[in-house]
Amino acid sequence: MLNIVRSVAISYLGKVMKPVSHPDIDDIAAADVFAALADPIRLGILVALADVPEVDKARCNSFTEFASPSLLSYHFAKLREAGITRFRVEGTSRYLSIRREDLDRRFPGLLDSVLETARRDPNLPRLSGPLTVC
Amino acid sequence: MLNIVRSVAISYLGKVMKPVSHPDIDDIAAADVFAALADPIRLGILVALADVPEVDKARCNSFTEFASPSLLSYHFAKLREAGITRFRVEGTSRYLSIRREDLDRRFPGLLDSVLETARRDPNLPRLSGPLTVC
DNA sequence: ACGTAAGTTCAATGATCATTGAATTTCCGG
DNA sequence: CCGGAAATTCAATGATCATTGAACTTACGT
Repeated sequence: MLNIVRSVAISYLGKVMKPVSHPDIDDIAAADVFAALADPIRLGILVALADVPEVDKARCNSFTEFASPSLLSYHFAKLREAGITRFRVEGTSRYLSIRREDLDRRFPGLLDSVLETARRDPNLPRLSGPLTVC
Repeated sequence: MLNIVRSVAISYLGKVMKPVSHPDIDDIAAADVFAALADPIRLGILVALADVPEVDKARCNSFTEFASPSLLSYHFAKLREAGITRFRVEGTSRYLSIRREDLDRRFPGLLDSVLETARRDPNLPRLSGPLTVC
């Protein structure tokens, strides 16, 4: 019942804006960023994301080859809470992207060398095909 | 008894070379490096090490303000096992240094941006004075 | 040979982590 | 309104982690 009311209210606004909280990049400690990067699956996600030309267009669904939906959700949250990725909710889909500008300002040069480093690692999971954007 | 024999044998060689094993840098996965960096104490050690002009001259003892000897030993091992630092044993002292050349070859640009990132972090522990070299 | 300083090792602790599967929420299309 | 698709949440698991303090090793100086 309450759900119906809320659903109507949100629909009335025309756009669904689920409150997915993103931390202020200045509140992130260096150690927390490295902790978020200390996992092969998350590094694989990051590399795949970096290779998407269009920003904010990668659906979560694209990474099912890496892990189960439930586990992916866990890793997505880790990346988001470390200030590394951004989330956008649209309908039942979620789109994610790298917070490039924020990261470059707070940790200059880090993202690029991390990506370079990760790309060289043969042990990381990789998508079999190009990431379907849409 | 056996200890006496071994002690004599090593002393006879003139130099003490305790077998502190260092991993081949090519065996290190990217995620393992980031895991080693995901701790404020270890980042503090790394930054302090980077500021020492002479290589291989920083005594373990220098970091007692960061943690207890026992805990320091634990963190030193983490850094060493991730291929980030090098150890040299001389008498009862241990000297440590950053494996700069190795890291720069295997993970180009990473160390510098990590140091830059870590230096900006106000939450990291810092040595009260300059690191006594000798 | 003795005492001490420098570090390590070990066992124990509580905390956090990665993973799984089942249940749940949320939304879209018919 | 109903069924399915997308993704999250929750509880439970075993593993690893950071921290502590006590015991131990090793070497130096006297």
